Amino acid sequence: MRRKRDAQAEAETRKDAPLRSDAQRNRERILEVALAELTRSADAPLSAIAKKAGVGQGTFYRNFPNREALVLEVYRYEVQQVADTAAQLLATRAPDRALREWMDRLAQYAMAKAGLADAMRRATCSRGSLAGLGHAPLTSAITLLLAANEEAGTVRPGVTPDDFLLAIAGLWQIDPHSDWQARAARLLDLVMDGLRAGARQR
Amino acid sequence: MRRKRDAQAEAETRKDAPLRSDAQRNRERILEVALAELTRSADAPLSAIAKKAGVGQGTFYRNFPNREALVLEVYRYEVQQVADTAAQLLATRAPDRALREWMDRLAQYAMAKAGLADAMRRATCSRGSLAGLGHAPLTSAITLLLAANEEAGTVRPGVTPDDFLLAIAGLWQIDPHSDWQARAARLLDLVMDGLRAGARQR
DNA sequence: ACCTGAACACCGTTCAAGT
DNA sequence: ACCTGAACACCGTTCAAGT
Repeated sequence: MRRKRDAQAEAETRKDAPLRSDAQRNRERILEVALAELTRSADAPLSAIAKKAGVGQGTFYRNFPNREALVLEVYRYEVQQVADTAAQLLATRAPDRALREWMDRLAQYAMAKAGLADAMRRATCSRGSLAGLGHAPLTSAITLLLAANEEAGTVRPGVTPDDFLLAIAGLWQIDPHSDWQARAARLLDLVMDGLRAGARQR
Repeated sequence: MRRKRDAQAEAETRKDAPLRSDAQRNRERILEVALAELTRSADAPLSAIAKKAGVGQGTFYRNFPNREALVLEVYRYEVQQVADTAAQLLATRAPDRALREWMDRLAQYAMAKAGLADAMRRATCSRGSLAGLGHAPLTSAITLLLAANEEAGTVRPGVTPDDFLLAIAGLWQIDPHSDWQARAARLLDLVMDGLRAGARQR
């Protein structure tokens, strides 16, 4: 008896249960449209996204129970793309060059997807530190970069990914219009100096 | 003729035109309630604020044409309070101690008014860099602090208030629950190190 | 000159009815 | 099992009617 109920519960919450192919297509279309719309405007109406994706409201809510869930999924996927470039940079450059170039790419990303980042902040800010969840994919990339630099003596020991993320938080506050390149560069220079302070190598 | 029209236009847009005393009271009550409600929850309904302040919807909108206007006014007043403490700190401490303690106070403020800060971000993020407007009162305080430190050789020359604000942007991203004290301290230490790098005195 | 509150528009979310 | 779209709830904003 107990077994049967457990099995049922498991089947119900199974994330990788195969979706019917039309459902699968719907989900992908929603994500695709959502990326475009949210990037353009952080407060794009969900109803507009559903309509552009060619699905009913109900279908939309079947896939994403609320705005937060949708934004989180879109955001995480995009952030993952940037995170994945860290390993490649580390393989082809000196650790401190790799770190700095990775940050530049992150800045470029933050500017290109400013609308999406705003949507992320708004969807999550209300419920405490859910913002952290969006950055989760970045953490392992940052860990990699920091470890390499620490070993090379170009960053002081003991800096955590959390420290790093807080230090570069200003990136997401820069207006994508105006001269964001200069402002971002000055911020990142300052952060690099802060990270270097107290390192072996000077 | 021309004169008359100009005079009329001036009178209409005059900011310091004396308000009728009941209107004045209404405005103050709205601000008072808004501070309390927005601090508690960033998305407090405006209608609830109007009701708690004991005014009709129309009166509310006569004073604040939209959510943004209200949030901006509340936020700026509160931020001003912190900004004003900079001069006093500079008069009683060494420049670098004053700078650091001022940042600590800013952190305390950011945590206490986290809801208000969220409201500010949401109201402004949509329209580009309006966020800058909210921080305007901080700029002069920061200019003062940076100048004193530059002269004392404890901060490298050329750092602008904008650089500084971007560097500490992480403060507003820290969750007021959990151990914000530790996280804020680590961030501010890092920023101080970054500011010191390249200064005369080491 | 200023206030009130009903009315309107818009958006997120739900749900009964379909296939 | 999944979809649709009308219906509902909620909130921001406006405006005709009052004092």
